[in-house]
Amino acid sequence: MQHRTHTCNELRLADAGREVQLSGWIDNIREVSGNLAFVILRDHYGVTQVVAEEEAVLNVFRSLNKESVVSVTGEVRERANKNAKIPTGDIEVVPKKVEVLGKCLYNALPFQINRSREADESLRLKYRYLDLRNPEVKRNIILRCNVVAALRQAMNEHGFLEITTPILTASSPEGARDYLVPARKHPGKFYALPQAPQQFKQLLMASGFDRYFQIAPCFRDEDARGDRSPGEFYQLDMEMAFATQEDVFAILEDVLPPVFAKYGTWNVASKAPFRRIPYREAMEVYGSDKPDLRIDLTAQDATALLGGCGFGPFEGNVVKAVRVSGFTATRKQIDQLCADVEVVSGSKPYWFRLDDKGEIVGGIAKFLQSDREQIIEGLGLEAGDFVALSAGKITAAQKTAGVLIKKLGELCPQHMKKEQYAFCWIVDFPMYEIGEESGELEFCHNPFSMPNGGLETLLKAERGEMDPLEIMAYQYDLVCNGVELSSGAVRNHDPEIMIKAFELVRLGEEDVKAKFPAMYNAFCYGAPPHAGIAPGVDRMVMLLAGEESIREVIAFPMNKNAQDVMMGAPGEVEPRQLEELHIAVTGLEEKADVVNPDAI
RNA sequence: GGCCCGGUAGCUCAGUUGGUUAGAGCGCCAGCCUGUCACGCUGGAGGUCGUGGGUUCGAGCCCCAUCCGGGUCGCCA
Repeated sequence: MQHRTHTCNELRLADAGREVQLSGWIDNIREVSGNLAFVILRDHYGVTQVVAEEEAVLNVFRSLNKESVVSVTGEVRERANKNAKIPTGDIEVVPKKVEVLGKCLYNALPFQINRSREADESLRLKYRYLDLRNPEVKRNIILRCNVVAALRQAMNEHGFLEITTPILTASSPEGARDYLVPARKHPGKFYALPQAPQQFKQLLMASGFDRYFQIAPCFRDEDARGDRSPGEFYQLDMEMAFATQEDVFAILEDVLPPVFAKYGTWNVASKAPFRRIPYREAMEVYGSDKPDLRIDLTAQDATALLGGCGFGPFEGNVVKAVRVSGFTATRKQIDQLCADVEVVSGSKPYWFRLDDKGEIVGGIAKFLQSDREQIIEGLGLEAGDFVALSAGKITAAQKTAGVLIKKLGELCPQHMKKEQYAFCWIVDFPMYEIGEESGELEFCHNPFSMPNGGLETLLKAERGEMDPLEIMAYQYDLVCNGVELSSGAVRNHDPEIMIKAFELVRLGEEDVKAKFPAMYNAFCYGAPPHAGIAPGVDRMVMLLAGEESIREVIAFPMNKNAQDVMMGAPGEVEPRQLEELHIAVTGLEEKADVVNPDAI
């Protein structure tokens, strides 16, 4: 039995007179009199108007709830009143036969389909299959398919092979929290879902593959954010042998802009090569390692100028200043800005203003009068400028300045060209840092990155000829519009350098072998220098769709608490299943009192 | 885990210093309407104000506890 001859977005005036069959969901029924009703039929492709004039046909539609699925067979007819808003607006279908394919049993839906985006998110996720019927919601998922297809094609054209890597693998000792899977055949042992195919792709390079990529699922058991899906997400994971940092940059600078240009909401403002900003410069000038270059505001160091002005919070601290022209906010708006910034950054910002006569007024003005001339000259101020200030230990002062820049950019259209994509690379990340808890030297990012200068640099640090904190790594981030799209690195493929890198943080060969046995062993059999990167697919699609929440570009996202309320995951399992897996669940009873007081 | 915001009709929300029978829009149901297209008009149903305590003559509103949702910080090699 045939289900349809055409989709609901297909018929035009030229089709008038044809006998057709359409199938889809009843989007709406408008009964305009006792013997005339307009039925809007909707499928994946669009909508078509069906007109019910015969009593028998009318009665079929009257008996159905909206969102029922029907198949309509009848003649295409030119409409008396056309609707220019829809592609099929010139015609309508007059049914001879209406077949009910799938009844909607409820006349009250959890939300109205065409307004589902207004509904509470948990309700949308519980009834995601209804939410996705909304063309506006579905559009993002279609966009995602197109973007993924375009990325695949571009990578293929650049000579990359798509190779899938295991989902059930070994737990990694560093990084995020793992998702664990009990191993039935190995009591007490666990697989882990990969946080990224990091080690596998490096092993592929050691295996002699030259250019690898994968649209790779990654699993990390960490808390969610607006731009971070809980549990799982996808990366365009790639790795290249015999490649430098610049080789990796060149690939993405070639692959991404056309995809952004074709599928994005805005124009691509960045031309290859994208701007490279050393990490320390980014922190110093933008107060962030993911600067939004659409904002033309920067922070300058004002420690020398303002540190001794007598204002308490500035004493003995680093002071950063953000100069903003044309910011004419009221006192109330400024207070709100400061409160917002404090909530996000954790420290309180300050401010003053240069009035039309060039006098320092407002905020902390009274502390600045004696050094007025130097301050105006030193900060390069002009009459009417607003100056936002942050103070604290260097990282806190930078971070607060970064939040100020971001918020001021949002408030000042003249300082932010919102509708474009601005890319940059953040390069020269430090290899090591002093751990906040341990107070000792630790890896800053991942231990797989090649230190800038290789073995020689590490040896210098070991001999005390240079500060290990000054060692940079060939580690880089790709940033677009203040969103960190990707991290990558030139990898450390040399066992000797790897051991030395570990020795600087009081580990050694045994630790390398214990933590990364496969990779270490593989590198001992001859490995090529290699480098790679892994742009986040969800985040790219989010930017392209212009969405604020990553959940809008995922077909079936989990909620903030990493639950799938539609499927009921995570859920309890049968005792028999646990038994097979040698798992005993304990420690739930004391919690039960808290969860359900009625149970006592 | 900390902090911020929220939870009132199927959905989105309003609800004044605490004071009659808790409202609106949309949706739903019924009736009317021969060209609608976010159809229109008339009428109707629909509420444990998240939950449990407390203060009060009286609580949607105030207090305490707790659950749930979102944002954010921690976290995310």
